[in-house]
Amino acid sequence: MEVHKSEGHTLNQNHLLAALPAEILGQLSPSLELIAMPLGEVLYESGGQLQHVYFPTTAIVSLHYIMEDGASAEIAGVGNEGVLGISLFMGGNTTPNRAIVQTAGHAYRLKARLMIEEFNRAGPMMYLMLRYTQALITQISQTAVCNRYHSVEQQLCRWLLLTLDRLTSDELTMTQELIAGMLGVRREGITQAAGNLQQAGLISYRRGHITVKNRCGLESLSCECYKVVKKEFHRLLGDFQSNKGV
Amino acid sequence: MEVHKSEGHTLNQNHLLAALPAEILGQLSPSLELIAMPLGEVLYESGGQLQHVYFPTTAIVSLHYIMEDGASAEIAGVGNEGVLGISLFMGGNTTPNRAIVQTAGHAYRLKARLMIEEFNRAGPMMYLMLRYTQALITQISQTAVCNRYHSVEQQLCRWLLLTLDRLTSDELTMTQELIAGMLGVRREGITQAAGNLQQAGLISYRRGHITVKNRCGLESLSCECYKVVKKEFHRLLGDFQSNKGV
DNA sequence: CGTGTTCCGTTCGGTAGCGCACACAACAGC
DNA sequence: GCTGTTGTGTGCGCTACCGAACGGAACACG
Repeated sequence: MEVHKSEGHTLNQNHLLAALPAEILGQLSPSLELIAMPLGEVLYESGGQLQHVYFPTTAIVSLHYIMEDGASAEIAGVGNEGVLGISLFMGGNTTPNRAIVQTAGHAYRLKARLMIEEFNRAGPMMYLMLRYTQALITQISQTAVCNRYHSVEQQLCRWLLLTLDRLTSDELTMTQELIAGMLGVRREGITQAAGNLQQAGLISYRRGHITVKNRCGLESLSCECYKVVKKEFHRLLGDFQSNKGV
Repeated sequence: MEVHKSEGHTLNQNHLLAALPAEILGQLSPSLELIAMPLGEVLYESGGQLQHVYFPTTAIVSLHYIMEDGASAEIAGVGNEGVLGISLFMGGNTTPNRAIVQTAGHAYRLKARLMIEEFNRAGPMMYLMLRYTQALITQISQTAVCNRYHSVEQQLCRWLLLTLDRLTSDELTMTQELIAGMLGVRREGITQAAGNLQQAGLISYRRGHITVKNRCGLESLSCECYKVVKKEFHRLLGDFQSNKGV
């Protein structure tokens, strides 16, 4: 994992860091290392001890639950709106999840010890982390009901929208196989659903690159889950969250 | 909602209260009201403001997500191992969930203001609540993957076991219709699955009363989700949690 | 320019769960 | 006892999704 200091990256590309009072951010900034995150890198293994928390800027990380038989499914995604490693301050120091980089990019990381110290001051950092954690709970809950009730196509729309909100461009680098892995469905199911969306003119794709052409169209085909999550993030974390959708 | 003071109920029937230092519990105890919770009572409506937190003793409460079209599914259950109203101290003061009494019984409740005050001391209460919240996150995550991958029969086993762990008896008062509502499946699916379990001699039931006859049998037919949740609760909340299963 | 790999499209049979409809059984109330 | 209500058993067609297999297209690389 390559470590280097800023080159066009700024701390407040991450919305949580941006929401911290300047004073606290100033104190922490010398300890915030900018690191590159290549696609597929595993940040945390299920049950592993956490050494750092990560504040993504351009990277997107996926939280997966891995089953005994090896099957897996995404339970939530974390991008520039969030932070990875909440179990550190929640007290468990580990979760039964795997965190894996879904879109290559960068993140700032902070040593576990420093995070805990700041959290334990019971000041703005703590309140911010707790609010984020609640938003994450909403996202996970939504995943649960979405898995039960919604079609692959609806879920694909939801997933595309959530991912899009964390990017600056309209194109995402992602094979159907990978998306299938995220949603916990067959690759063929994604081929089918993505084919429909393409035919409807909402997206276009070629070998691992998906371009969203009609965002609103996706929103209308998506299940309600997308906008519920979006709304709740906005409610809890306020105006510094992306307002692209909804 | 009937309010009365103890009659055979004790504070430490709730495992979280029991885990608090005697000093803190002593301070709070005058403010902890014992209340009866009838089946079907709605403690929190989705989006509603929280007036109290609830520490169940014999009652079991189900957290449901309600969809726009009225469909719903349980995302987690809360019994004597937990507390209701975490969004109060997480900062949101509300969640997009409904809390509904699934098994009639009692709970101690505490005024929201008092809970927040104690939480903000950043002492044992806070750390306990945060650890519980992490365990709850695990439970919700598990619901998400369980919804994706496991059969109705497996889910029924999981659900029965989790409910059983919160009761003192082997019998639960619960119609197939209600269980179906919890799991977000058809009533006929439960009839089918329960029929299988009965035929296998693991349970027996008659019109709204299910008796578990072979707990281990259920565990072996259940998906891994049950024991993962159980294990994580035990890891995070220690020995004062029930050790019935696993 | 050819070759290999990665990614995508399509087919086919199998099945779990859905929606609906209806019949029957148990229990509660009068 | 009769009656209405509430819970449970069953059947039937339907659809979405799964599992596996295979063919072909796009791109990367030497």
